[in-house]
Amino acid sequence: MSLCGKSFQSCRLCQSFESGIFSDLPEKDLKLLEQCKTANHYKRKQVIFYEGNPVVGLYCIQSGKVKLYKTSGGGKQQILKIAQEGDILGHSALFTETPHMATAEVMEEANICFLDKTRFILVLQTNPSVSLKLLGQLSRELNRAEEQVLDLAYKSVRVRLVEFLLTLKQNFGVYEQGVYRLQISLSREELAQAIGTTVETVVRLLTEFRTEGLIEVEKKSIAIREPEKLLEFIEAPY
Amino acid sequence: MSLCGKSFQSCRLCQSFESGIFSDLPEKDLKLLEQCKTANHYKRKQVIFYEGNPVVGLYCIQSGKVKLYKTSGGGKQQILKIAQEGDILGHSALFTETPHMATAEVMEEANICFLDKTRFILVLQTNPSVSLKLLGQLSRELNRAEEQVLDLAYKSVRVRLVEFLLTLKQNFGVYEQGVYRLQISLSREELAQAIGTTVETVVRLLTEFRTEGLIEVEKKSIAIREPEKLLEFIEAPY
DNA sequence: CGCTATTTTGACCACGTTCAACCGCTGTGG
DNA sequence: CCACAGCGGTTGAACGTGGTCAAAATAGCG
Repeated sequence: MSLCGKSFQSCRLCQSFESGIFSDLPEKDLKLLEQCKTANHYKRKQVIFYEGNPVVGLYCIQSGKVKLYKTSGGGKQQILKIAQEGDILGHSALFTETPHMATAEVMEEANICFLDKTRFILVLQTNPSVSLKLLGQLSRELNRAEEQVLDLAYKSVRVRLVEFLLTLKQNFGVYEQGVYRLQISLSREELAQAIGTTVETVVRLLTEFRTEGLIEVEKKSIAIREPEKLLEFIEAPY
Repeated sequence: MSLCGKSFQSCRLCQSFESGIFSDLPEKDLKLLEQCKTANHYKRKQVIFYEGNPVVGLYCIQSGKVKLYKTSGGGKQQILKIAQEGDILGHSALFTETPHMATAEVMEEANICFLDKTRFILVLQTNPSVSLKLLGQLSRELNRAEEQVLDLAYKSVRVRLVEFLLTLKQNFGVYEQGVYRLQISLSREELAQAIGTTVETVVRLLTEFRTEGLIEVEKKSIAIREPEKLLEFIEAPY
């Protein structure tokens, strides 16, 4: 269990290393990493860590999809991010003395590597380049969160849903038979939690978009017919 | 102008160093910093950098108050943070290849030190501890932004205003004559931009709080009479 | 096949925005 | 020195988006 082993590919081939924060790590440190990480398999609905849990290390997603969300006093949840292969989890609580700031729950079967906190910090201290990469990553996430603040403050629910559908197309869209099919299964509730509204409103807007011929909806599978027209939708009314 | 010089205190005494990211920098690196930074004076309404500007370095606030805000398509502004002495500015765009993600505008006369980008990154590369501090800082900011997302998504304007007033009390409140006077002057518009609402709504809520005896309002000066009662206000209705 | 969870639809209502007018203060030019 | 424009703040009235509640339809699941 403590080595990458059989069913899991080597770190070298993992997205987190190819394009991610470890990309230009020297060979010897890479070897060190490969030796001290553990790989786990998670099923749908499994929780990797809860908001409030103590922080024990860093998670790298090798495959699968994971949603990160915060829970408010009233029990409502706000989805902050949908992470997939190559993304890392838990990094934002590693450097504060605080527990995890959000819950990470698996949406699609996932293989996830775990790296011990102290070992990871050791790597950081000996490889400034990793720190810089991580600083860049956190900065981008901060920017994204601040953009979301702006959206919630000033944009209508309709516009927020359109924008969210388009980012889903960006991240999970596959072009087939004239439409961009979203290779991700989200419940209406999850859609609502992602854009900060209620289930009912999401349903109404989706049926509206569907009857306008902008999207196709079949159970949980959504496909985007006219990305340009969706865009027009949001340009007129700020 | 290129040295700390006369009117400005030494880096060693600055809040950014005492409790901030440079706190445990070795003596020699501290000296290096002191030599290559420049100190500037800014007046109210002056803009330190605009959203979209290229990033040239890091700013440390020695004194004064600075608001950080984003501007949306429709020209509306969302205040993300009110920074004061000891806070740093521009750090979140230093590690991405992107321009500044927000505008920094002076609210109260400020003395601000500037540190060249390449020199700062040099310091980072030679002092892992600074990187770790900065990672912690960015993480906390990310968490704060995500909390704000949660607030905007699920809390009423009334609750958001109460919470904002209480954080203002936290950061700028001085207890005198039985009230917590906020040592910061915000226009109604700025209050609105901070909590994501309109000027009119802010006015109405403030007069409501005032007639309830919870706060005192005299022009731009606000004082909080009953922080506990304000808290009660937001516990009942989620 | 029955039971629960999710989705959908409808009716209603409230919070908060929008628009408009007005007030008080300040700075500016005649 | 006053008139006036301009800006920030305040108030009122009307509207609309989107949330809430209830109930039916459908899907998912043991």
